[in-house]
Amino acid sequence: LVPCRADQTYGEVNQLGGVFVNGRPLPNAIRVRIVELAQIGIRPCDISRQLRVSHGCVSKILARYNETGSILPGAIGGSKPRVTTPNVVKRIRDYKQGDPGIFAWEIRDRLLADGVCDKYNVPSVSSISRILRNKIGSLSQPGQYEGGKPPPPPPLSYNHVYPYSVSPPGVPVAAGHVGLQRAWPSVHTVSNILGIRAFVDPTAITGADGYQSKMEDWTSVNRGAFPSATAVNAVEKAALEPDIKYPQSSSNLSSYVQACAYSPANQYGVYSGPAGNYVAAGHHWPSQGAALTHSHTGPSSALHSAVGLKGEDRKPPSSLSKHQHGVQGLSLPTS
DNA sequence: GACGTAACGGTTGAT
DNA sequence: AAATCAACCGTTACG
Repeated sequence: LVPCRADQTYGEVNQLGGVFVNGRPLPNAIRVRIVELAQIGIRPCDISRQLRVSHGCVSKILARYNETGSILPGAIGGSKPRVTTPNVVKRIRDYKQGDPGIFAWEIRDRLLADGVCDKYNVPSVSSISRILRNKIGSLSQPGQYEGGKPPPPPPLSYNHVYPYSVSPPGVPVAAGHVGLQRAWPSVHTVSNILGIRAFVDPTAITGADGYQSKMEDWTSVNRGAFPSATAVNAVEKAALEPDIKYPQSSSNLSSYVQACAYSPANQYGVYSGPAGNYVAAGHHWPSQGAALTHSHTGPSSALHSAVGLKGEDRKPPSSLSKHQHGVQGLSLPTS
């Protein structure tokens, strides 16, 4: 509601007293906790109250998690990759030149038959018609891009990247989110569980106000609040940007990791751990990266993968690991 | 009281 | 460089 703007933080306060930034995703750390709490049997309504996140949001995050295995928010902004890549346009032109009387639907079929496109990225008949009309029509000189702009950066086939094209048939993939796996790290979980207490009782850490407990994450939103001095190590550095810049992105775990990684910013170590393991979704289109999988062998591996790739990774999400978690989820700490 | 969901006002990023 | 568009966001309110 009220745009409260305390010196270092900004955001609004919801009915539960929680802080949020309108239009922006909840910090990953909180998302993780929502899932964690649910995993240990806390009811959504209680999670909502404890974390001061609207029940609608809790519901949404849990639903998504159950469906995709990802705790990450979807990719915000941007556009879907164009299906009419230069290569496709070129092929269309070739077909047209080879057979001036060819119909758009025939071109479409040929694109599929020739493997230029697959059913997921083949241009619609109307798109093909438009291309014929606008780009090919009379002129047929190569190298012509829409709007006369310079050739886009190698539009390398989105084929590899487009999630839809890679998902195994039959496996419903929520738009843009690919499964990920979650291996709930026992060790980290412990710390999280411990953290819960503090979180639940904000006053324990922040004093009367309590909002603070949520604010911590907003540091990601507010660079000013960042203790640059503390975030020294490379990992954090690397992680930093991503969360700020691509909070939702994910294609790199870093964003995720980051939320936890820089806990130095937040004085509580509450969110420290699990990060990498909860992984990720990717930017819808291009990234398929979503699948991440972070091998969760250990934090380090997670970090690894996290840091390196940006919106892309190398392999198809192969199977979303989504179901593997169905079983039981986190195994809590036993230790 | 729980919770799923649509409306709403917002941000983001590609075009 | 600015505008447009379509994606997603979390909160709110309703059922």
